[in-house]
Amino acid sequence: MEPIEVFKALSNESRLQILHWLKDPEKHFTPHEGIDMRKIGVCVSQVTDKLKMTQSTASQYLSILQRAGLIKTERIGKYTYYKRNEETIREIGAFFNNEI
Amino acid sequence: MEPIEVFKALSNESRLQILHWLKDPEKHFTPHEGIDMRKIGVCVSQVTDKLKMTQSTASQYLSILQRAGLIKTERIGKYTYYKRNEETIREIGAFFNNEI
DNA sequence: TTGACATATCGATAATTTGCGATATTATAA
DNA sequence: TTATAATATCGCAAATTATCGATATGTCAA
Repeated sequence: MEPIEVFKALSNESRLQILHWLKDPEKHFTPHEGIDMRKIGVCVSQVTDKLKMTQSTASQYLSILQRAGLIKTERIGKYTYYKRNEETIREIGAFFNNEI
Repeated sequence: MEPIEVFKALSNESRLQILHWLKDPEKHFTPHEGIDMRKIGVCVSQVTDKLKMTQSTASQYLSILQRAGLIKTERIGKYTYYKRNEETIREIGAFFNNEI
């Protein structure tokens, strides 16, 4: 967990939103056939629609969040699903309380 | 408290360090004649020395941290002292736990 | 008042980030 | 196989950030 990388990832309105939306995905995303969003996550297209930005941008933002350790990914067929990585998020909370 | 502004302020090694040093200033800064660092804070020159960057840069970094609400300032004579703003820091911790 | 510090601000250049369109890659279904 | 859909990556221009030197501003002491 690289604090600077994490804070950079969080320094952007869209990326903050993605992370927030993923906290309660059923509330924010339109369902995906036979996928439990809570367990599996949401795919890039779902995020793209919600963000109202290009697929390219959505994909990159998800990638930035993932490299920072804030979300994790699972490929199922031609879809890539992303969901929150609660462990890392807790770690950052701890870092914030102890080091900052 | 503007989360994006806060995370941007924290997205820099030097600024993170300043904030960390200020947590226990006596441990990290050389004393200033008759000033209780814990109560009053440390001045720009002290931070400049510790940072090993120019006075200009140190002053700007302190200003960025202050605008983000992470530190507060008090001018005494020709010195400007900065210390942590624990209230805001707590607020951000809460934001992090609740919104992110 | 003037000189000497401490700090803030301005203007500049290099580096990084933003967000896009175009294209490459991967996986499925026909 | 091939057409198609989903995703990733590349290369770009615009915007923002990093860091500096130079200079302005504020404050005290002589």
